[in-house]
Amino acid sequence: MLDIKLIRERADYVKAELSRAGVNGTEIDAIIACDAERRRLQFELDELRARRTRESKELGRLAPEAREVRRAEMRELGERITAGERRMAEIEQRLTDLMLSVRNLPRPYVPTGSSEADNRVVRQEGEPAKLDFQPLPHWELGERLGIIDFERGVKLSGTRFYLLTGMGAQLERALIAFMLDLKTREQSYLEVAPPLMVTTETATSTGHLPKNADTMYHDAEDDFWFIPTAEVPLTSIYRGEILDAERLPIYLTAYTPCFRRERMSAGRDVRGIKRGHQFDKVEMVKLVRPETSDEELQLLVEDACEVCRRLEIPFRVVQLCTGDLSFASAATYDIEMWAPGIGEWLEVSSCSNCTDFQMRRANIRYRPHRGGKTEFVHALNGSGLGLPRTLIAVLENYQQPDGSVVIPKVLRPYMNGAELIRAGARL
RNA sequence: GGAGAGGUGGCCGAGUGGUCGAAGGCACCAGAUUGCUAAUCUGGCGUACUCUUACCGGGUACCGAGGGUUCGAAUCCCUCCCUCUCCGCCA
Repeated sequence: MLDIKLIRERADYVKAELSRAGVNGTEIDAIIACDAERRRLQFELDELRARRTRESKELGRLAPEAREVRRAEMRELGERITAGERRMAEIEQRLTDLMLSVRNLPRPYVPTGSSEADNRVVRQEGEPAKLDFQPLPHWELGERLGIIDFERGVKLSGTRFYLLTGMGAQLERALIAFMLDLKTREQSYLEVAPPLMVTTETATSTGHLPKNADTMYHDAEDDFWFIPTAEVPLTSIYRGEILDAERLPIYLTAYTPCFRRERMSAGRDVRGIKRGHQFDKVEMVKLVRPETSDEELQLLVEDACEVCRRLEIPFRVVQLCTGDLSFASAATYDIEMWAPGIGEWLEVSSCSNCTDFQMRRANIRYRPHRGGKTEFVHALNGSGLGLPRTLIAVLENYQQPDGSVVIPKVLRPYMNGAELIRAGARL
């Protein structure tokens, strides 16, 4: 949610920044009108209520027979207040709906653009290896090695599901353990194992609801939402709380499965494990002081890059343009690993500074100065990393001419010292 | 799932339908006092919106959530949520 005061006082600026992200400002005009109406009514109601309180107290002191006369007019006053409150509730609902529908403003340094095509590669580390054989895509490697089973995944759950088995499942588990150890032991994140199903309120805090309801799985019976990313529960942990300034910055990490409809990408990436309805991810979330959030974003990107670096896989960092930013994000850097089998740079992480956008929805604040006013903190999130795609990159970069796959050195301690995956026991 | 008890400020805890934003205590902050520590005394000590706005000050809302009764609700009624105890069931 944006700051209503900012919209009220600097509407032109807000509209200009929204238009950089490809959003027109009609909602802003509606918000301004609604807000003015709300304030007018609020003032009116406050006065009526003040009068009621005052006169009710007097009424209580009157002699019983004198009360009856006043009671009639007081009843009428009460009815006016009730009517005003009903109207107020409507207006507030309308205003809230409007406010929830407006995306975050991009940070000033984010390049203006309309689509993915305007994103900028800001740096690259490592060069794609020159192979003297034709690299296979991971789905072929996976099936030959007997570590990915697509057919049975479809049998069990339909399209976009698969099973990892044997060394494939172990490799993923090793990646998870390796990432979490790096996050918690070296990068000072606190590990959390959060709920995977959350309430409507929680999913609204992060901006996933109401706008992206159709991208999430929902249990109608009990009104649970299956998390599309651990960002949802992690960012909402402190909802409604005022944090001690000394506790900031807060760094959290979590390994969780994630669930996504992927209706928007129907037909895209249907082969392999790049885009499933369910996938595992290690996520990082930071809650920080506002003035540090841009710097914290750089550090967050660096924390994600370190995973790629230790896996010794070439990667690059891409700065998203305004038009490619997600709803809640004010600035985003994607990290892409090279995948020679499918011949593309694979998005394995997306690191965003969501500024105070989610914190205002979640009402998470801190007190910058002792005895001073509260302020919203800033929230950031980033993958560290998404597992299926990291798995793709490992399989495709470490494949050998004979179809076997060398296990990256950092993962070997997590796999009983094994160095190579070759065809073995299968389902 | 059944039965019962309960949800009040950072915490504990009082609260006959009106003078309750809410006693009291703890914690915390400031000042006073005091060889140090501690103790004692005095004052302060929720959030948000709003009026005046430099300051002081004022108004309104919030006592789990939402409805209702009433001139007036933390207090009465209804629905829901949550916590605790007992029983049942279960990974």
